[in-house]
Amino acid sequence: MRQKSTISIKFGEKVREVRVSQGLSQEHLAHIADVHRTYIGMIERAEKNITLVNAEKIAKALKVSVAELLSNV
Amino acid sequence: MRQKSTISIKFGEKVREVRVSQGLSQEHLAHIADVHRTYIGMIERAEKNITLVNAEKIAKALKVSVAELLSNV
DNA sequence: TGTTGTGCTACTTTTAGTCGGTTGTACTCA
DNA sequence: TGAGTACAACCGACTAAAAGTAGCACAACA
Repeated sequence: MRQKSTISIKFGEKVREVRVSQGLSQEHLAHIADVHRTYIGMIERAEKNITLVNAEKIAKALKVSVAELLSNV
Repeated sequence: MRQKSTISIKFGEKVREVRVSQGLSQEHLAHIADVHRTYIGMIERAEKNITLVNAEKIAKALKVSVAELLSNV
């Protein structure tokens, strides 16, 4: 990813918002979603253009839908 | 991608549904979305786990939102 | 002073995504 | 009947990028 895309930024912001609102650390969320610790940070900072499958993993761990995490895009 | 994921199947189905309803061929949609000809077919057949950025490209070409393409998941 | 949470960089492995071509089907028209 | 056209599935082979991991820095705080 050479450049941050709008959709990744929006997605990352939303993930952080929901995560924090649920009192979860990045590390804890990573554990629930079964992805690596630093990966969550990268997503929140929009450093990764993630795939649908991983977006769904995060969404499920946060108990929301992927559509919801993209709703404000 | 070793195995088709539910989210990819749902997304692919929705893309095909919207594309056909607009009377577009895969090739035409590919051109509008600026992706490769064979790629649209792969997405519709859920053979690829696409990224957010490309999901957005397709959505824009179909004049719908990404959330909409995932709404029934 | 040790623990927790996060940022950041660097790296390897895996997969997304591109490309050019072929094949099969269905439809149309001479 | 058969040539011509349009669409989509499928095929390797390739390049670019994401997935996934590890290590260190730093700040806040008990």
